[in-house]
Amino acid sequence: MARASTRSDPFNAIAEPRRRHILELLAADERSVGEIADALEMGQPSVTKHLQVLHHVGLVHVRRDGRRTMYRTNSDTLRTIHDWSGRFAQHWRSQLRRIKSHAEGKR
Amino acid sequence: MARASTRSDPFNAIAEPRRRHILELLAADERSVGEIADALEMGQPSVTKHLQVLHHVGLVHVRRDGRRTMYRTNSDTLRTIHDWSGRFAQHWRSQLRRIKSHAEGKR
DNA sequence: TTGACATATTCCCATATTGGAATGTATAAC
DNA sequence: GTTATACATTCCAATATGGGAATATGTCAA
Repeated sequence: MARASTRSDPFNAIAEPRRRHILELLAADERSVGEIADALEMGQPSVTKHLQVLHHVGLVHVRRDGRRTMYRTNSDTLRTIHDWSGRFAQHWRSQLRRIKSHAEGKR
Repeated sequence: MARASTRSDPFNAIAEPRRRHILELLAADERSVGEIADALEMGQPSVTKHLQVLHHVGLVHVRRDGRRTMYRTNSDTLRTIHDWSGRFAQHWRSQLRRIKSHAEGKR
């Protein structure tokens, strides 16, 4: 058996380095498929496919603009990952006590 | 071409749900391979392989204890993931505020 | 309508991944 | 030494994955 589908799990979706790069790029600004392909030097079909994976798991927002499709990172879904990894933070606290401010809102 | 190796990238290592379960279990206490297999109802070879992946990327500590091998989560490496996902946190605060004011307005 | 442009989809290939069975190996118990 | 225990390793099958080429679809412009 293979791993849980990349299209249903945000953790799996960000396992691919290029998808993380896309998210990083889209965190700054909304961009079209072509702009992403240019910026990251990837083929267009490849970019489209990665964006679909990201969209399936809710990591990006999509918007149609004429014949272009604009994408933008949805940081809310990234919170799932941030929260999960934060559960192991017990030993960090001595170094970063101020992370507490995040924890307040979390639980 | 396929994805970057699961053995060199923490993001890829936690993409597998069972590996996350192992990390969650090992966050509480140090455990042997057999204990993990029992607790998560997995086969022993499978557990061993997952633990090796986790060890390669530094997500667990290992210790030999007689004929047993004890594993424990290394939360420091999880920080890589926590930090990365935290870079997208810009909008969480405003979102929280919105939810909060919305809840207040209801009363 | 025709043509150009932007993106999506399909098909194919090489590779990676996981789990299980069988087997190997190291350590402890007798 | 012999045996049992606890893991690790190897081999295998089924499936998932990403990229590129070719093609299809959709949208704007003239």
